[in-house]
Amino acid sequence: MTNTPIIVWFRQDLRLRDNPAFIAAAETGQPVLPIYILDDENAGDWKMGAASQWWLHHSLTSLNKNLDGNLRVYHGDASTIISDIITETKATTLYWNRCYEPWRIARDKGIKSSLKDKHIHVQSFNGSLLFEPHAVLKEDGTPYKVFTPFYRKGCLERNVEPPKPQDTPDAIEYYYATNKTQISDLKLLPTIPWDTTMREEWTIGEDGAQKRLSEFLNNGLNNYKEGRNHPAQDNVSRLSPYLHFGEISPRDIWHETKATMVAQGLEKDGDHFLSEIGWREFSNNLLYHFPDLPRENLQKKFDYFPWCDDQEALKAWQTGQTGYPIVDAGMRELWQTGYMHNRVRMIVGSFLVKNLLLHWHHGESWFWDTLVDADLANNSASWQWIAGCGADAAPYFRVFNPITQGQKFDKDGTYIRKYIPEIAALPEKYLNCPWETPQDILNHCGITLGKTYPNPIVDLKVSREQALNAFQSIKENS
DNA sequence: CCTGGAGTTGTCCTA
DNA sequence: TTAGGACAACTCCAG
Repeated sequence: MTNTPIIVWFRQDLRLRDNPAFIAAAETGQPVLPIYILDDENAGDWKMGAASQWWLHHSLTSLNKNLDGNLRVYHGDASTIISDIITETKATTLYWNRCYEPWRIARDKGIKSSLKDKHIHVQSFNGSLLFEPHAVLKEDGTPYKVFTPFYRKGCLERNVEPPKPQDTPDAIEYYYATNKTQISDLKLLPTIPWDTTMREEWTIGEDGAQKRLSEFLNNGLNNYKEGRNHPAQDNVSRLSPYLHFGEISPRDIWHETKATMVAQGLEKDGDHFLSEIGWREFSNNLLYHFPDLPRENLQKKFDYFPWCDDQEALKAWQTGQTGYPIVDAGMRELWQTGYMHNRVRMIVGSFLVKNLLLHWHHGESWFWDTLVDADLANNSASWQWIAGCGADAAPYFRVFNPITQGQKFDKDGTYIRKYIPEIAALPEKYLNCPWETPQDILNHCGITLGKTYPNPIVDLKVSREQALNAFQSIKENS
């Protein structure tokens, strides 16, 4: 029986370093059979979006390389596939790292119990979070709903530090099995080549993730607290897609950051960055304890909110044609790169929900399809936050003004000019409000508003008033 | 059980 | 020009 493999089921942990399930399997000395299953059947509404699929293709390719070509991939219902593999290989042991989306929790639970009946040893590990969501609770045993106490009391002041990352095991014996399905058979790549602009943007995979982390720590951490607000500056980590697919572990980030901030005297910036990792933990906690988070308003009174349903406005938002440059720049960055700077995410989110009065679900769905870092916990918690209906949400009267935000955080217009080339020639003064540009300057720049670049699709002042009234109305309803 | 302080990221108006 | 207060009220959390 020594020849039977130990199966390691890769999911959102596409790395070898600090991968608890993989490392534990390697340490048994049994031959390891690494597998990946594209399980669309159980995902329901949350089947991976197009940008995520694109990323996944390259991530699996990279993982397979690091596994010396031993990764076996499958497409279909995970439970059936795993049963088949067990029958075929006579494996008696299966390891994986836990995932926290409700549909995955339900599926994994089913698999675990049915395999247990067949006397298969199943063991799961924590590879994706600093702390287990069921372990971070208030004194009274209920989950936190406010970030600050969650992070301070629940994470920082707990008597255990996040575990130190484990190194990649050096000698691994793999179970030999031929690949019936190739990664390309999963059909994750786009049929029309919309990914040309995205390819240059990212180095996908575990090595790329490590490189990105060290580049960020060496160049971006200094002045992070302030610089992270400016989309044209290199002060954000851009680690979100790597974290989502598990190409790097949060524990790795945590301890590397600690070391750097101590060594370079960047306590303030480092602490702030760590708190962003804390937000990721918080979102996962919310999703774990409130599994309806992706669909239901956390604050029930928002069920009565009078949303608009202007499909044309939605289309303009999606395609970056609202006439508000900072909003359009963000939406185009998203389309071209699969990513959007955090500050700009808030601006476009506020605009969708509070100026266009469109339901946050529209934003959530669009982001789900177009972001390479689309993550159920982060995406739904953040949309609820900006819409004002979430846990610890932005107060209703906080409506971002896209003109002010642009002038404040893209002062010299670098970001706007990059993504909206058709107005790049405008002087800074008019870059955030092209419609105020004197006609002779417009002529000189070769811009015809309404043609070269759209006129604003809504009046900021009027729509803001509308939003405030709408919020007023649900207050009276509740 | 009661109580008091606090709560990611803004904007607008006024003096 | 700039700084400070209003914008609401409520829930959450810890002592």
